[in-house]
Amino acid sequence: MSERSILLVEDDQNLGFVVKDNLELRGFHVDWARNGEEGLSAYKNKPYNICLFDVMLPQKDGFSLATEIRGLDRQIPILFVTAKGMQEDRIEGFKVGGDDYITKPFSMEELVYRIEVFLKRTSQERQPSRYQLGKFTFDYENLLLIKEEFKQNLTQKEADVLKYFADHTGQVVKRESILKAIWGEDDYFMGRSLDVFISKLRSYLKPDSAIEIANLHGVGFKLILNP
Amino acid sequence: MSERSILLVEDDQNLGFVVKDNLELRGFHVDWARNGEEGLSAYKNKPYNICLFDVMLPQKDGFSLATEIRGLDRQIPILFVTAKGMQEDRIEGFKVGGDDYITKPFSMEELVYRIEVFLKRTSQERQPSRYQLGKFTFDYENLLLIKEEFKQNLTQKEADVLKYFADHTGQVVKRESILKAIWGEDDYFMGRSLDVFISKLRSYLKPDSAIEIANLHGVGFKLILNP
DNA sequence: CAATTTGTTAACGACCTGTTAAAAGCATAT
DNA sequence: ATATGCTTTTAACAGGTCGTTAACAAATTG
Repeated sequence: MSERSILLVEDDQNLGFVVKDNLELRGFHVDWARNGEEGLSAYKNKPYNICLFDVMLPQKDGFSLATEIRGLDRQIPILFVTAKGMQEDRIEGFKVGGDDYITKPFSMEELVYRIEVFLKRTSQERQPSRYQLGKFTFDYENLLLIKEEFKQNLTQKEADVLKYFADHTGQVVKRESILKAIWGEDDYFMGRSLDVFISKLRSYLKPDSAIEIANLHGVGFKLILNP
Repeated sequence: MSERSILLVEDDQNLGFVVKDNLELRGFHVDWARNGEEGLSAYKNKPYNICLFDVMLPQKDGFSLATEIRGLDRQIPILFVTAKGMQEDRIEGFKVGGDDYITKPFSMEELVYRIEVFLKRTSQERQPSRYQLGKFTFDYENLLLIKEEFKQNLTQKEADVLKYFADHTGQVVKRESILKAIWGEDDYFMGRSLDVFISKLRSYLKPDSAIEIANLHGVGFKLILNP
């Protein structure tokens, strides 16, 4: 992933070309998908810093696509391209988690500015910290794992590990990745320590059989949320 | 002059942008000057509710600027942004009236909290700032913690700490956040001093078992009000 | 079946916290 | 100036917590 990579999903050939071309001129790396399906599989292939979705797309619209991508990464900032006159309420509903939108027609300067602001803001803003994990609500900031009446206090490190999984729900997470992200480096003992944490988290999550931290032997783990 | 207008003088492009953008997101009006001269002429142009000056500026530094602006308005509250490790005495010397300072690096939450407290303190419509904490009434202005017949006098700092908790009831408050908000910075001894205050506050609050200042090991504290 | 990886539990020890008391600051009155 | 009374910081020590490590059982792989 380059420093500033963008996933553009736009069905209009002309607008798509112009946007991609201009953003690349300004130093962004842009992958351009023509429809929602293509966008989703591109996203699964590699991560991006920001998504730029036209709301009006054939088949899978921008909002549906956004919902699915949110399932893969709760953090990723999404900038919607909307047509003028669209009902504000529908857009507002999507402004959760730092999403934003830009209305057609727009100038390149405007778009680039919005992207810059967006990237800066999201890079230093504390990310939303409530996760829904099956029947549990995981409140990272307050180190709480809540199921109905019952509150389980977490330690900082337990919360860090669980957050890492929650941010990568359904994805394979390599031991190495978690260790580097949370412990800072990766050696045998830290690996064993991680196993102790996984064990603890599993015991916390036991009350909901729909959640599972699955091991992939020799690789890492995967947080699975069954429907 | 809008209700909450801020003059920001900051030469660092990135920090300046981020601070301006974030404060605007939170409803402040921000004018951003890149150096002292620019700041001074902006100030002459229109009045502000609060000034936010980086101490280290090219040419005219934050203190000189402050001195000149004091010549125009002896009341205006000034919040200095200082680098860590700067000699306290130099800052102290410049702290006139209600001035204060914040040490880099700081989070937006910290900055906004400081500004809010600052504005509240200096604004005419001083709100009564009474809090209901279980069976206690906490009167911040008058430094009183009252339960039925019994009145406990608080010191200013005790009241500051308790107010910080009251403003964040039920939330995890990091040691670092309290220290930066109330002491100005965060070192080992200030941390221990905070512990002494917590201990004292706990003893004051003991008569009501529904209130608890809980410790989160290695993280901070949480004021819990049980129903 | 042997080698390696993972799951689980318990013990250790570093570090963090609670509490009390003494020292240092600080403002006011003497 | 010096004393006084109050607040805050520093010190000292007792306890507690949690991440790591160890130890062993169980699972996975080839």
